[in-house]
Amino acid sequence: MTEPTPTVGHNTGGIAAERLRSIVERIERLESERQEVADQIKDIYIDSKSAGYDVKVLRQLIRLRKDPAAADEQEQLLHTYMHALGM
Amino acid sequence: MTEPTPTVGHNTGGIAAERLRSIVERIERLESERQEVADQIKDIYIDSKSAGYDVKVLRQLIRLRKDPAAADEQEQLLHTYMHALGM
Amino acid sequence: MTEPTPTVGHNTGGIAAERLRSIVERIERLESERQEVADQIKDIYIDSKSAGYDVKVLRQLIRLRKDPAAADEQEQLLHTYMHALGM
Amino acid sequence: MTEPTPTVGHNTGGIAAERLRSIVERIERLESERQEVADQIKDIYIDSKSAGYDVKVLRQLIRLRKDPAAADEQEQLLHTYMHALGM
DNA sequence: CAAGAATTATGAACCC
DNA sequence: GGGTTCATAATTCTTG
Repeated sequence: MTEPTPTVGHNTGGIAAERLRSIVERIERLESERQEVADQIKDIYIDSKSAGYDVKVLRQLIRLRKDPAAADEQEQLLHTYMHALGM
Repeated sequence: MTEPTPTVGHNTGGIAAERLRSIVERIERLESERQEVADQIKDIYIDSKSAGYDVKVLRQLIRLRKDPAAADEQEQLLHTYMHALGM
Repeated sequence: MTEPTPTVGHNTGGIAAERLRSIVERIERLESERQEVADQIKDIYIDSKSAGYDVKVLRQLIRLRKDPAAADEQEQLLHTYMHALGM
Repeated sequence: MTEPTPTVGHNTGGIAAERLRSIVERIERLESERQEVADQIKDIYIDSKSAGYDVKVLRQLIRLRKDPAAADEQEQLLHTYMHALGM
C-alpha cells in the first residue's frame, strides 16, 4: 500500500496535496460531464413534450426497458395486492 | 390538441412510432453515458479511499467548491455549534 | 383620521405585527401537525416492510386507488407506446 | 402442516389480505388528514396574501424560524452578494 | 441491512 | 393558460 504522504508540494496535515488536487480536479471534470449529459436528457424530454408525448409515461417506459423482469415482477405483485383487496 | 403525426413507420394509436423509437433510444444512450461517468466518479472515490483519503470529506470539499457561499454557511454553523458548547 | 395600520403591538414597516405573529404561529402549528401525520405514515410503511410487504408496490397501490381513471389512462398510454416499439 | 399465514380472509400468494387492507386503509386515512392540514395551511397563505403580506417572504420566515442556523447562512450569503457587487 | 444523505421526479404555485 | 420556478415526494446511493 502506498502512503498518502506527499513527495511534492505542500504537506497539509499528512495529506498529499498534489494528489488531492488531482483527485478533486478529475472529479470536478467528470461532474461537469455528467451535468452536460443530464441537461441533454432533459432537453429531449422537453422536446418530446412539445411533440405531444407524455413525459411521465416516457420515463416509465425507459424504466421498464431497463429491467423488464423487475417490471413484470412488480406488476405481478401489484395485481396480487389488488386481488387481495378485491379490486 | 396537436397529434404527434407520423411520417414513417407504423402509426400506433396516433403515436409516431419512429419518432418515439428515436426519442427512447437517444435517452437510453445518454442514460448509459451518464452511468459510465457516474461509475468513473465512483472509481476515483474508491481509489482515493484506498490511498487514505476520507471520502466523506472529499465529497464535502467538492460540494463546497461548487458553491463557495455554502462554505461560509458551514463555518457559520460550526461557530454556532461551538458557541452553543461554550467554546 | 385614517389608521390602516395596527393599533396594538409594534408596527414594523407598515406591517401589522400582531397579525403577522398570529399568521406565523398558526402556520407553524399546522406544519407540526402535518409533520406528525407524515411521521405516522412513514412508520406504517416501515412496519409494512418489516412484515414482508413491498413498500414501492404499496405506494403504487395507494396511488392507483386515489385516481383509478388516471391510472388506467396512463397504463393504456404506456401500452400504446410499448406496442409502437414492438414490445 | 403449520400455517403461519392469516386465518381470516383470503390468503393471496402468501400475502395476509386482512393485514394488507388494514395497512392501506390506515395510510389512506392519514393521507386525507395530511391533505386537510395542507389545505388549511394553504388557506392561511391565501388570506395572508389578501391582507397584503408577501407569501414568499412568509414562507421564508417560517423556514428560517425552523432552522436558526440557516438564518445566519442567509445573512452571510446576502453579505457575500453585496460584497460581490461592491456594496 | 438499516439509516440517512443526495439525487431525481412529480406536483403545486406564480407570473406573464 | 402556459411555462417556469419553487416545494414536496420518492427513489437511489452510501455509510455504519
